[in-house]
Amino acid sequence: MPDSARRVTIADVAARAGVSAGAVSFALNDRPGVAAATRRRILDVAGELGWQPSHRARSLSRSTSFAFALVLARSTELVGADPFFPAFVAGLNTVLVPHARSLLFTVVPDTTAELDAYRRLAAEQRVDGVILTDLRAHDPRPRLIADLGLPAITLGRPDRPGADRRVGSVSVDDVVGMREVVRSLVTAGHARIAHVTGPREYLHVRHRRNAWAGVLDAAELPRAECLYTDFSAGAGAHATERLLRADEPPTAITYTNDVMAIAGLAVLQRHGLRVPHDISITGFDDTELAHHVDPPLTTVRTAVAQWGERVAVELLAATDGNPPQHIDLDPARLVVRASVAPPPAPRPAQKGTTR
Amino acid sequence: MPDSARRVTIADVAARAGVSAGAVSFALNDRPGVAAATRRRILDVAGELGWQPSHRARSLSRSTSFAFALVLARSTELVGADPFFPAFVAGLNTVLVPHARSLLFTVVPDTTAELDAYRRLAAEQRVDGVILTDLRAHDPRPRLIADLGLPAITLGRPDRPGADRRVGSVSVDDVVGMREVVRSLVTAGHARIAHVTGPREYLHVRHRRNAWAGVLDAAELPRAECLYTDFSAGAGAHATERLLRADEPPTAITYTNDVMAIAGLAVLQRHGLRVPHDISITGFDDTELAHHVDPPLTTVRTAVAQWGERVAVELLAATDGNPPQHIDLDPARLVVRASVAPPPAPRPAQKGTTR
DNA sequence: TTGTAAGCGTTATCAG
DNA sequence: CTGATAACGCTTACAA
Repeated sequence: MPDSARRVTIADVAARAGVSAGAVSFALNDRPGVAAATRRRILDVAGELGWQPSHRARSLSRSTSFAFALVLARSTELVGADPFFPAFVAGLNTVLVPHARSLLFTVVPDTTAELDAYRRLAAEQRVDGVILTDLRAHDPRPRLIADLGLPAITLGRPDRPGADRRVGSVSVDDVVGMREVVRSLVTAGHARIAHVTGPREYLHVRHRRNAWAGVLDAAELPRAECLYTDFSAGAGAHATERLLRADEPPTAITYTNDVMAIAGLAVLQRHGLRVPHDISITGFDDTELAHHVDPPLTTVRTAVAQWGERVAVELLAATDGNPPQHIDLDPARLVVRASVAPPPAPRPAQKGTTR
Repeated sequence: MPDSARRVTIADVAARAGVSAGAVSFALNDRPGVAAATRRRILDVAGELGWQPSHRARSLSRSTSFAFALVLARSTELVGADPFFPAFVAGLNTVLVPHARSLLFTVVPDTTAELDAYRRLAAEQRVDGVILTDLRAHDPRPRLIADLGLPAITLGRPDRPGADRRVGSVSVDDVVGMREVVRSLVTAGHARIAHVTGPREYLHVRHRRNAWAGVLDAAELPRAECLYTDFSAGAGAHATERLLRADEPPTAITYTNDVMAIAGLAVLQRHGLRVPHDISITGFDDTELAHHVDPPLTTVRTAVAQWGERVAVELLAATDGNPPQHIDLDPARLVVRASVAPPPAPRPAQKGTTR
């Protein structure tokens, strides 16, 4: 049947069932105030007529969008490198779909455009809440979102806790995993452990860097170099080259994602170094490829889909007016594979900083 | 200012400007029928009052959602492996955002759920059009979408052309790139060229497989094995193992994506084979990591973001009632790097099929 | 050129 | 418990 056939509305159902539109609305949203028999009849008629709720009309009268926004600020070059989002979105959907909520997904080139996107989304009232990822130090977004009157859930806890009334968070502690990584390296006997990470403004970059530094300090080991990059494979390769050029190259490198670790691995191989015999490396994320490089990467696993699920749950709760929560999920944990081994025998004469 | 302040509506603007709501609407949508001076005044007042259009109200009265849907059927395990979508979505957005359209992005576990998602989206009239990816043979989706009364743009041309009135397509011919890959291998002297690809129901899997077979036939070379997998790194590794176990293993392997090629590379290395000296491999997609493995992967590049842009343009055109077009963008092209070389010297006695 | 009024399809209020 | 009636905020014939 072509779309010339007008949409069947609540009025049609009402007419056919011999009741008022209001009654139909009550029956359809199974709300008290309509006799059981009447309700049955209304429901039957609605089914017969093939009535479907109109999202648009509902939105207008309920002042609700039944949608949430996820906006991502990524340069075009970097956007494909991150395997996090599709999995995260899949997790979100497992709870959004049953609750008849949609996800507006936007990718913009930079953070300025990201803020603009939120402003527009709020001005047009296109969404009921927002998901904030890639938290940075002094991040302006939680405040902006709160000012715009929208609830938000951040991935990880912002550094200005409590400042913004309607902003909750769901966190997966990556410090635990990072510590496990560095400790496993220390235990294996490494004394020069470098860290290759992302831009320093990201909170999780800092957390992991601090975890790395903390374990080294506790073990009374010197901090080898910490290189800040842009998360890309190219940057991972570049950082690795640079580490190798040092007077005393590290015997182990911890990368803050698998992509950089894999790129780093290639550089090491090209330099004739065998992993893990000559040098150990670790990744982060536990992407599928991490299993399937040679050697398989020791890395840190985050339950991405579950993270998405919980974020969706909290967002739903927030739009119900519940006070924002700060949830901690199970921490990211070490996944031991084959890219870590004891360091090669130390060079003969060399006054190390190891005690 | 808290959200207690009621939203400023068109009526407020009208009152303040001393005109009717209708006039304001006309002025705001710069449509003829309102004097220049009046229009100015209305616009000024609207600016003063900080009026913002209400998407909900506009949606209802215009019977338009100002949104498109992209729904992805991917198992949780596979969803992260594909670097295509974030880049594609970024491309879509560069044209959707200026046109005030949003993208509803959904990831569902399988194709049944995907069809349900379209039905719901259409029933609720949540979107004005749909983007269809991963076209399969006898794909039920173009028909379904057409029956649901929605326009759609497919990525690549469906195999039942013209069957569905409002379905257009935007294609990037991957056959050209695939042919270039195989020809470069043939030119290098390879005579046993295998192909590792995805599930056979995908159209592009068939196209590429046929391109591979076609070049081999034209060169009067035997077709080595063609292995159908699920696109994953694990499957790529597994397929590679299997190819190596053959009586006469291939001297070159063409993978249908970079991820499988990288996983395959690791398997080859683990077997002590040097790429490209002992065996040549090629990928597809030209992901960032492809540059950064050792050796860098010869692959095929698709302009993903441009693809997204054009799809958005066509979708917009389709919702304007323009007849569906079938657009061909520039084909995917070979990117030569270092994973291809002539095959190792042929084993002494062996009657090759090369003429 | 401008104003009026009727949609768009629900939900919510408030007398009966 | 029921059923008019008025929002919700904008668009758009149709009059004036």
